[in-house]
Amino acid sequence: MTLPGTKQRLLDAAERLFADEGFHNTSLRAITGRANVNLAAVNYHFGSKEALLDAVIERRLSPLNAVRRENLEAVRGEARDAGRRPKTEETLRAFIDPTLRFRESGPGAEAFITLLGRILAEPDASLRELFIRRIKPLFLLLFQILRESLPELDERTLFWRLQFVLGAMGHTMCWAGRFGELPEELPAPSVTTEALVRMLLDFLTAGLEAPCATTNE
Amino acid sequence: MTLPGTKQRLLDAAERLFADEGFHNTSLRAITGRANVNLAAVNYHFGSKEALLDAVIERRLSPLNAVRRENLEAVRGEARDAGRRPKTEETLRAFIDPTLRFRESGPGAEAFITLLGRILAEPDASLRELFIRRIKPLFLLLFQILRESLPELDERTLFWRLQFVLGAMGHTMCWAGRFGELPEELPAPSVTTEALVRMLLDFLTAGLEAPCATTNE
DNA sequence: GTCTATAGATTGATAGAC
DNA sequence: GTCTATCAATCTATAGAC
Repeated sequence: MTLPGTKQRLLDAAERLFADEGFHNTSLRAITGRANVNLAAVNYHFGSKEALLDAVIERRLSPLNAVRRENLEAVRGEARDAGRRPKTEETLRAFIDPTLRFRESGPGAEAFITLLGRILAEPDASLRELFIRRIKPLFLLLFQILRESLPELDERTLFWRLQFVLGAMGHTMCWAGRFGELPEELPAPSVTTEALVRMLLDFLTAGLEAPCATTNE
Repeated sequence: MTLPGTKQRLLDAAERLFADEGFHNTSLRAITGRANVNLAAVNYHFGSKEALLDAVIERRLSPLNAVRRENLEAVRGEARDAGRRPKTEETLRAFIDPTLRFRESGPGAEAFITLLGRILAEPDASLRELFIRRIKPLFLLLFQILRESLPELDERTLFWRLQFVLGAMGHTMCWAGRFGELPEELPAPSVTTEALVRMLLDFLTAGLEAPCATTNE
């Protein structure tokens, strides 16, 4: 059990600041200041500010994706063994549950989940790419399994419905820990992760399984 | 029919650049350059960069919100006159249809819709506030009508489901015109606004009307 | 209203001593 | 690996001539 080294302290500080203030609105000085580290350390250890963001993403996304992949493969495997189609809800849960629970996996993890939620809407294409590159294979796997779950949906409809799923999820990831920043006249929306997952699954499963208007072209 | 003046050219240029590159990643020089206007014009006409963003939002959000409000009031009024509850789908359509169609209302309008979609996930709280302040009354109206539509949902569940709706919508607004930037191995997702609205309504109506797990606390 | 010129602060990145 | 010092570029904002 050693104290966190310079590299890890930089990752922690950057993770928090990128999530709270945004990449372009966070200076290297703010990061190194929060990390109690010399200004030059970022470029020494990571090479550039953007490479630091990449490392922030890599550090936590890699294990998170491993769990999600395992879960998805398990759902597919069990369905195959039983000679049935994977259920929409268990497919979704395999993906969503570890994601939202990840917030509780330690300090900084909630900041990371917020960061992920926000990067989906990131205007700077080169920053978005850092994330897309690392998530695309998993996204394709999810798409593939959902296609098995919902063979009556045409591909384009499924594609867009999956986008709706990602949008709802990303928004939730941005805001799960941050009420009441927004609402005053609204019901106190504090909620356990358990209940949030339940609500998301109910909503998204129903949306994905909704009857489809005749394929329009 | 006059040529667009300095002020309007600045709004047009800023709208596009804020949507494409992000607020903090867009310099006043980039804006005035694109607008073919002197650097000092921004501060003369608007006072600051942030006030320029505010004006960009105000210009188009004001009429868009007026239409959405009118539609929502009409849905509520018709339901009351007929002595029934407003239907979830027509409530959603009153809000969503004008929003997505707004993209086609002129050059720059698609950039604006992208900008709106992105600002939901904006990390900089003071920028988010510019938008929240202008959307909150409409959001409360939507919440209120949906509560009439779905009286069997507890308030907290409805609140979160409405967040899921906003997330899916915002994500769609970000990406509606931008495929295929993302996908290569995926079905060409080009789609008419008509079909997109149809798909969103099918998905979100089913999600909102999904049976609710017993109220958990 | 539009321009030039520039103040004044901050940025990401690097060179070189230790 | 860590530090100081600094470069060169960029930024928002403003003063003042026209």
